[in-house]
Amino acid sequence: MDIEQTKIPQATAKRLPLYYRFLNNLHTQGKLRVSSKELSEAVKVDSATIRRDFSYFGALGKKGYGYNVEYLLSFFRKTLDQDETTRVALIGVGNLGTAFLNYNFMKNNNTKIEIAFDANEERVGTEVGGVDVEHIDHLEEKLGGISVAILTVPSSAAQGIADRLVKAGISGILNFTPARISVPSDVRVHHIDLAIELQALVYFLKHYPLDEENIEEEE
Amino acid sequence: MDIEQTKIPQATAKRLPLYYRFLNNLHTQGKLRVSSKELSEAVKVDSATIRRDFSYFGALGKKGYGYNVEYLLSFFRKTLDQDETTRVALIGVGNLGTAFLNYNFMKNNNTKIEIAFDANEERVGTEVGGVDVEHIDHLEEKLGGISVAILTVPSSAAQGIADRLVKAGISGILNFTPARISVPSDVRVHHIDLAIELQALVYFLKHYPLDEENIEEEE
DNA sequence: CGATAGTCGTTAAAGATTTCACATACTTGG
DNA sequence: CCAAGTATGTGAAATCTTTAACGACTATCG
Repeated sequence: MDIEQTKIPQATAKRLPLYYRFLNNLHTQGKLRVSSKELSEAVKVDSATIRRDFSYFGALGKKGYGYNVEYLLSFFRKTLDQDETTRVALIGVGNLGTAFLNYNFMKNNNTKIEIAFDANEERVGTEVGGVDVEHIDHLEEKLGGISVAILTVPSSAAQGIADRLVKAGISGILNFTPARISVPSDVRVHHIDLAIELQALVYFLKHYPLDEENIEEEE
Repeated sequence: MDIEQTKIPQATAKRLPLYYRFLNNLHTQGKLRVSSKELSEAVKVDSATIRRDFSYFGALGKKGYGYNVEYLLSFFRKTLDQDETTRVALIGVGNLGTAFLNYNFMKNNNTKIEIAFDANEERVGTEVGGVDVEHIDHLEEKLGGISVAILTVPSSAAQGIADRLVKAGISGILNFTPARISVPSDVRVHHIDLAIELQALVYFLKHYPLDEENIEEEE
C-alpha cells in the first residue's frame, strides 16, 4: 500500500484535498455520479489531469459512466486518512492565528487545532474559537505529542519557536511568517507567504497577460 | 522588454518576490555582495536554481565575486515594478481580512490596500489597520479603478462578489475562500486555500516520509 | 605576479507534470 | 439487443522545471 502511495506525484497529492472537498459537496447535494469533465469545471483542473490523478490509485471509475460519488468519496476518505483526526497546535494568536482558530476547518477535514500558544499575557487563559490559549513558555510541557504546528507568530520569533517545536518532537510546520525557517531534514515545512502571494499575482498580471489561454493554478 | 519577460518560466516568476525580500534584508544589514550559495541558504532554494532564475534577466552577477546586492536590488525593483504602487481592495473584513489589513506588507511591497468592503453594518464606517471599511453595496461606485482584489468573504458569497468585481473591471483576484470561482478568461485568479494547505501538509507527512532527501517547496 | 579558491552562466541531462488522443468499454433508449 | 452516445484509463508526446557539471573569469593572498 505504501509502496503504491509513494509513487504518487507530489502535484497530484496536493490536489487530493481539493478533490475530496468537492466530492463532499456533490455528495451533500445528493449527486450520485460525476464525470471528470464536470469535476474539472468545479475545481478548475483539466479533466485529463483529474483522470490521470485518479488513475494512480487504480481504476476508480467506469467507462461510459464516470465516477460513483459515494465510492470515490469513501476511497479518498481512506486515502486521506480522514478517519483518524490529526491534532494540530497553533502558535501565535494574532489576527491571522485568530482567523485560523475561528475557521472551522475541522468540518470536513479531520484535523483539529487542539491548543494555541501566545506570548501575550492578556490572551493567555482565554479561549478563541473554542481553543484554549496557553503561554508560549509552556510550549514543551503542554504540546503533548502533537505533531503538526501552524506558525502565525511575528517573523522575528519564527526561527526560535521552530527550534523549540523541533526539540519538542514536531514533524510538520505550516509556516505563515515571511521568515524561511531552518529545521532538520526530517521535519517538513510548508511556507505560505501572504505578501509574496499578493506580489506574485501582481507580477503575473503585469507580465503574463492572459486571454484565450488562461490557466488556473495551484496555490 | 516584454518580449524578454514573457519568456520567464512561471516557477521563476513566483520566486521573484521572495528573492526581492531577502535582498532587501541583506541591503538593510549593510551587505554589499552575496553569492548564490548564501542566498540559497536564506531562501531555501537550490543555488543552481537561483543562478538559473537570475540568468533569465541576463548576466547580473560577476564570476568569482557573486552578485552586488545594491545592483541586484535595483534591478529587481524595476522588474517587479516596485516604483509604482499597486492599489488593492479587500472584500470581507472578518478575521482573515482583518489580519491582512493589519499586516503591513506595504513596507517592501508597494502594494497598498486602499479600501475594504464588508456586509456587516457594524464594521462599515470603521477603520481597520488604517483602511476605511465601506459597505459592500457600494462596491462598484467606490472601487475607483482598483484592479486587484483580495477576497476574504464567506465562501457562499464568493462567486457573487467575484461577478461584481469582474463587472467593475477588476483584473486579478486573490481568492482565500474555499470556493473555486469562475471568471472570464482575461481575469486572473490565484487560490489560496488554508484548509487545503493544512490537509496537504498532513498528507505529505504521512505518505512522504523524508530524511536525507528533504526538499522544500513552493508555496 | 602566480597560484588558489571562489563563483557565475550555461549546456546538457534528468525529472516531473500536463496534455493529447484514442481504443475500450459501459449506458441508455428505442 | 443494437446503435449511438459517453467517458474512462493510458501510451506517447509535449512542456516545464530542476539539478549536475564545468569552462571561464575574478578576487585575493603571499
